[in-house]
Amino acid sequence: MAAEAGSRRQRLRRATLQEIHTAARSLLVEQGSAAVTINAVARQVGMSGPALYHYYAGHDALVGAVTADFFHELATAMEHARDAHAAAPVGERILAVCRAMRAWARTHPAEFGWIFASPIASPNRQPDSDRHQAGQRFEHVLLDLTVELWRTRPFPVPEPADLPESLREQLVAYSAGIDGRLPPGAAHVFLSCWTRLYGLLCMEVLHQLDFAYSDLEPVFEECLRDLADVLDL
Amino acid sequence: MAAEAGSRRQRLRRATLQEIHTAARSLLVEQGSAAVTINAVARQVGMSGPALYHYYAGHDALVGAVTADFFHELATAMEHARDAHAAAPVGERILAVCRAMRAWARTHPAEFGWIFASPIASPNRQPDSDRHQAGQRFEHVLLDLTVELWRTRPFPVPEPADLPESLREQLVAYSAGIDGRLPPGAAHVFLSCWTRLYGLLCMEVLHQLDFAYSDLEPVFEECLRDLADVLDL
DNA sequence: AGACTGGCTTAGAGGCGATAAGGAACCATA
DNA sequence: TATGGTTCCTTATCGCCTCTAAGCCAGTCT
Repeated sequence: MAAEAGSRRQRLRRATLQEIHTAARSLLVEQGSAAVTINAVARQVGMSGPALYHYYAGHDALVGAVTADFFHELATAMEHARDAHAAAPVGERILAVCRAMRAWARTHPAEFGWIFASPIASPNRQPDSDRHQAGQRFEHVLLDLTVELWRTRPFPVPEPADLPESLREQLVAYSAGIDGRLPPGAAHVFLSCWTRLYGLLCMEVLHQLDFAYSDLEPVFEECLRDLADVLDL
Repeated sequence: MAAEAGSRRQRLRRATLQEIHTAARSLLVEQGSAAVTINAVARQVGMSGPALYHYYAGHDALVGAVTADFFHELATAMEHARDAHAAAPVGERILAVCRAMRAWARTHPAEFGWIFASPIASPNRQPDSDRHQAGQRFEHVLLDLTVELWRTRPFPVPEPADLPESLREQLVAYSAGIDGRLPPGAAHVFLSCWTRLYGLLCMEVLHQLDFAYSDLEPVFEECLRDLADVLDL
């Protein structure tokens, strides 16, 4: 809560940054991602044009900062769902977090779509950016729960020998990247679940399933049942 | 092959349209989707600016036409894979078509990403557009094969009574939309498979899995094994 | 008091989508 | 063959965009 630290100038600057983010978000929600321009945001904040360059290096930087905000908010929503069921078994917490993820996506469709539809265009994303760190925080909510599940109630995993070699190598690398908290086989199960879950949400938000479904809630619940099956919940 | 029909003017117009599409595509591939602007395309074609408005009503129309091209090319690639295995059992044809889909996506990443990353932003897409029809053609390749599989070698489907009511209603509507060629239960299996397959490809192309995988080929093959399992191939 | 810094302004270059107005080639028909 | 309509293309222009440059002004530091 020591949010008001720093000199007067720093406090003012933080307030302005906050205002910029709010303006950008309202433009996104009300008029779509194309409306989030430097000029429009500045206009909404009350300063004119180039002043925004004192806060962000350019349009891309602003977009990245706002995206990081969204990732943090989504991660927070998921963490809240997790902590609201702190006493429940890990499996229930995982399901609650998944539902919270979709709930946030449904209540904030513009923001959720923005997260990967808007900035995906850019090819090489530097790994030290705010956006990247925020994305990692988001990803780690479910990863951490899966680690806990793995430690307390291990789920069935494929024999590493049954996996094709190229896949095994990638899984070993990923396992090392998360400090070995999941062995390659368990990492494979986790990534499969993640891919199905996130992929389904991705397609829902990008309206790739509108040709068949008008409400994906039961589809999502069925997906969760599949995951519960795989994770032996 | 009667591609040269029509008056001289019509032929010239078709040639120019072709040239416009090629220019737009090369801009997309070489410089990214943001580079596909009316002015840049016109410049590349050799005419200047507003001349393009004699061919397309605006930027959106051009984007839509190019997208339709991509859908047609992808659908053609899948149909070729299907017809190359015309003698094989349906199951093998389905797998061949899925692999052809990913192969096209891998050899044309910019185009495949463009298909749903670029034009998804637009909210209401009129259902009679070229783009929409081309997308339908693409979707129908696998749908038709699934229908054939269902007729010749029906796969296990859930009891309709086991499905939640809201899902059942949507499936009934979708089944009617495809002229009942698949009953709701079979449609559900088909849509599940489609969602997993297309969702995986979507995430691969949008680089949502780069944090874990560098080469998704074995992951895709495992997904295909799952589908073969579900479809009882 | 003076110098520095940060926050802001306007001016402007260059590119974008889109419209308007007009010239030139083509084509059909009286 | 002359005339008029259609088609293709041009330049000019508007308003918006990103981003840079130059400069003003008020707090802040020494």
